[in-house]
Amino acid sequence: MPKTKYELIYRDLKEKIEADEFPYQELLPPENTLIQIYDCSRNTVRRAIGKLVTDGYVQTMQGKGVRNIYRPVEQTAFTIGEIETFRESALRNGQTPRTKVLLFTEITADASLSKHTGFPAGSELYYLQRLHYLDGKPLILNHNYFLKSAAHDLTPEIAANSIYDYLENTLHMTIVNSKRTMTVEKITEIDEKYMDLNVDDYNCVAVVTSSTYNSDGIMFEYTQSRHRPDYFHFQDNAIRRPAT
Amino acid sequence: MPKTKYELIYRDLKEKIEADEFPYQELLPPENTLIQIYDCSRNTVRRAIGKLVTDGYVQTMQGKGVRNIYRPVEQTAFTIGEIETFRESALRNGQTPRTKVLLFTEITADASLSKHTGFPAGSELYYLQRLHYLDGKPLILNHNYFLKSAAHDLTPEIAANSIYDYLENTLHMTIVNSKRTMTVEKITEIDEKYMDLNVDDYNCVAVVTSSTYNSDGIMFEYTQSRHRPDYFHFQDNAIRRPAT
DNA sequence: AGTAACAACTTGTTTAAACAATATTGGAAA
DNA sequence: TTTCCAATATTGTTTAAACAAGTTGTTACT
Repeated sequence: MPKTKYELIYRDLKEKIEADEFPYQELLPPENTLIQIYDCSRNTVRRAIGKLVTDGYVQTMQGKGVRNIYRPVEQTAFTIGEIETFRESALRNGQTPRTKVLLFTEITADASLSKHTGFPAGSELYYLQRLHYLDGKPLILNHNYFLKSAAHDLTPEIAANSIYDYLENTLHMTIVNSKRTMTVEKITEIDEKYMDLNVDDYNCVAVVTSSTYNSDGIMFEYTQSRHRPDYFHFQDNAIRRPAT
Repeated sequence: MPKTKYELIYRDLKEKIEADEFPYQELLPPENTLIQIYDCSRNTVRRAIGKLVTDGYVQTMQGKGVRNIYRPVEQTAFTIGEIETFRESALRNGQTPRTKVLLFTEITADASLSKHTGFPAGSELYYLQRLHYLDGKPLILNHNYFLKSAAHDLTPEIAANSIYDYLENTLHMTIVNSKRTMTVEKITEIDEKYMDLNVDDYNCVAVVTSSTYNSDGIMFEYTQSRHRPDYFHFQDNAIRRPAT
């Protein structure tokens, strides 16, 4: 449950928009009205509205008002701009997640791996291969590298559930941000074997590589997620900023 | 050129970070110092810093400071969270763009197209197929649908240059936001023919579909961009928000 | 009727101030 | 020396106020 006022207002407005309480393409109540409704200052409602803008739920128009442009979208596996674990996104979409640990080892980064992952050479790492199932279908093959010094005592049991849950709630690590890249790559034999794919059908997978940082500014994770192409679906809301 | 103070501060800090004037992993000057440097209020510097956070340039730590976590990245064709035209991203990366108009027609949306694009049935549309070259290589095949009533008098000549430039600078339309989806799809004969691809090599393309809105809240464009998989590269910075 | 000016309403930017929450540091006390 | 606490420094949240800028509707005048 949120503890800040603007977060409360943001969520309330978001729910109301999703519940169609404001007509599509119509204006939301003006700031002054929201100030009275939520008994807060103008800055606070503006902060909430700002989040709705980046979510693509509304657009603001100086001199006119705030227009609802939200359209319900088909359920999607991934959203951009936020870090969400496999479990979280599955549950959000009412699907059943399962994770199988294919490999759990400890390795030391050599020069080649260091260049590839960004970890300093000599770093002690956990290297995992995990297969994520959604409603019984194997959809994502993950290659995870975790810094041992940051992810103490990781076990295959934890890896089969939620590593982030362990990091956040047991080790009390604060995960801050993640730099991600999406590309399309040729399928490998491992992909083919585990994700039930056939080269004659699709010979590519969607690949998301991410470098994730904690609140100490340390990159503690490098992950390559290989997605079955027919189930890969990424969403984004982009904002045009006036030419400079 | 920016006209607001926070935008100036944001750009100045961004440039300094890119120019390595603040050491990687070290703290930026505290807010109070920046207030003096830029002769502004605390809110204004905080607004600038907030933008750097969403850019993934810095991370803020309550009680400690603001840490520089910027790492230069290889030049990339596309960034997430902002709308950028093909020309703009090419020029930003010092590459030479060229656009060839393969098809330029006018059509009326029937039920099927309406469902596909989101335009109301009966809408008068321009339908274009355009091929984007970068440094001589055909990389992106675009299927563009523009609302005729919003993109008056579009011509093949304009389409060969920049449609957005025409919309913004001639028609004075304000482009606001764009909802985008990324997927991987099977290659088509058209893809194969124009993008110089071979089914035996890659049999997929990366597909970005976008619905773009102007400041009147009207969806005036629906575009499907089909990218050569070996050159497709999308970047993102995601922020973890505390569990609710 | 048309238009020009004005008033009212809306969002955008900036400043100022107070208090909360977290982290670090230094000194006092054990 | 070690431990604990208080002071200090830093970012986070919220309020209040003023002015700027854009839109809309009304009024008054020609």
